Amino acid sequence: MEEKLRTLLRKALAELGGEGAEEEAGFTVPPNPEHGDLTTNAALVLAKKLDADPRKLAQNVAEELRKAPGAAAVDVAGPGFVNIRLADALLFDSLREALARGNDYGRGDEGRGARVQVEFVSANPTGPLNAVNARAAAYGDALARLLEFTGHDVAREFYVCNVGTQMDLLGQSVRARLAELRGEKAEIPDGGYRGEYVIDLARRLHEEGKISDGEDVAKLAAAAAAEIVARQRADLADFGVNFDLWFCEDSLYPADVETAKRVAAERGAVYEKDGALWLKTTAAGDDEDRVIVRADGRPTYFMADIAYHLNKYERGFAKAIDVLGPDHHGHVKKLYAMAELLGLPAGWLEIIISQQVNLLEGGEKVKMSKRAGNLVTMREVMDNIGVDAARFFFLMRTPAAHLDFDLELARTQTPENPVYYAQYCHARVESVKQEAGAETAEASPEAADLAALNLAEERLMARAVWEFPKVVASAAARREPHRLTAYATNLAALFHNYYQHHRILQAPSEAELRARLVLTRAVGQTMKNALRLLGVSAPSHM
RNA sequence: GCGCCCGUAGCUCAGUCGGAUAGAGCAGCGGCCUUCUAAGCCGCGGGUCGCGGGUUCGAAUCCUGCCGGGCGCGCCA
Repeated sequence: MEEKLRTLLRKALAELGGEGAEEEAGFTVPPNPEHGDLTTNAALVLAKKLDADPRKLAQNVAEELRKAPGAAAVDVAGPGFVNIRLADALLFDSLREALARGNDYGRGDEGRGARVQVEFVSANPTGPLNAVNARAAAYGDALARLLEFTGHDVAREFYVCNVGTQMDLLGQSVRARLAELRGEKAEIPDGGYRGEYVIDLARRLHEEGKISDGEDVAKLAAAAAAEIVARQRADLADFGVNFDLWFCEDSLYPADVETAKRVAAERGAVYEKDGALWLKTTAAGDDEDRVIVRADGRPTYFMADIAYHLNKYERGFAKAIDVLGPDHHGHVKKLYAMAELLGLPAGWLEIIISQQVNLLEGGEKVKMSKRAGNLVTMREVMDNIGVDAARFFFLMRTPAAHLDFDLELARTQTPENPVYYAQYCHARVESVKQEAGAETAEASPEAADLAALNLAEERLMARAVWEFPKVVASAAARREPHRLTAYATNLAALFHNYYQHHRILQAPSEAELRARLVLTRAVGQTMKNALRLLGVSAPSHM
């Protein structure tokens, strides 16, 4: 149907003399149903190019589009929009499709099996995950789910930075706590980790015989990091997020780092200055060149990053998406520059910053500090408001925006979380199905006469179900899962309204009853799919 | 100082890459449960889209200058 419309539009524009106008002008689903089911601003775009009257052009476009089968009405509106109202039957077909495809309804093949890697969270193995990590986890996982659902072959990866200064500090912190456990006086070093968890960690590692008092800092750090990573993995699993690979930075040494250094050198992207080796990132838009190997021969963190991305590329991913935390947005330029300098395909690397979370407690800002050890953990967030509510809450926002998270509000107003509104819709559908009995509920959608759906509310729901695949495709393409939370809320509103005003099972006729059941089940299925993409459960009872 | 992000209803946030009368949740006020789950529904009030210019048929959206908030700017990771 849409293909047909597109063809007609192209034809109309060509006849009107608008070369290439169809590139800018497509069909969108207008938010206001009064503006039809599909709309195009083609005439407005064309009017600009030709310096002509948009309403007049719109009339011509409309005339052409009226030839499309399935276009029940085509009108010119506003300054020159062409609004198309689709035949009801077309929308109702999507109800059958939703039931026929079930959990696959909305699935697309835009990715055509392309292998995509999504790297997210990637917290340092020096402590428990915090609220910012939780947001990144919810976002990265939902994005991965969206990409999978649109035909990509997705790998979720967590980069464990288990090399460098912070490992040393972790080791020293553990050693100090071990000394304290023996009753000795010990100092946590400057910049060390003072959180309670280090004490527990030291005690447990000691009791389990994994470390002994005399071991060196590096070994203490490694043992501690292993424990911390295991804990992070368990927390994430409880949050519904599972990674395909936990990639440890130390595994890049020495082979991958040497390879990266060689590749950079071969491409003439490095030079020596002050005894150090520099990458010419300014040649690719960065503000200054970056050191990759220090004068004493030790590679920098950035060097490891280069090796890591080259490693990703060599593993055959068609695209790598890095979801980075707010403290990394200073790295974006040099990472893009690095990708260009190493000759990685344009667009291969995509960086998304998952912004910070301002924690509030009853309106008061909570200062988080790893040193003080008073950070709000992901575990606390989960325990306070639950996994579904937390994930939905984080996914309601665009990743780029900072967001305020009031713990007290979250605790006291948990039932107000919009996630329950959407879940309740699904539960009500299940309730209706159950009440209708297996026989009626399983009545074949093919046999039902959906033309019996003659209420405006019913058409609106069918329209929403019909729109779902488009929403999925757009959310995936734009890397914006929050479009789905908005969609779910909207679909729930339509259903709740319908449910309240019309007794679904007390339909005036048998035909209407069957049609309503098909509609209701299709709404339930669509809601379930939307929630699943967000990583939120779809309960049958609430 | 430089860079990135953000200023939209009392609060938290959307706003489909420049479109139609700027939306939702929460909070406030007033209604609705002998009937498929009231975690719901209906109604009301609430906005100079931070401020000023500019671009054009048309700007919350693009450009520019301010104001305000956050973060980042090591041969740390």
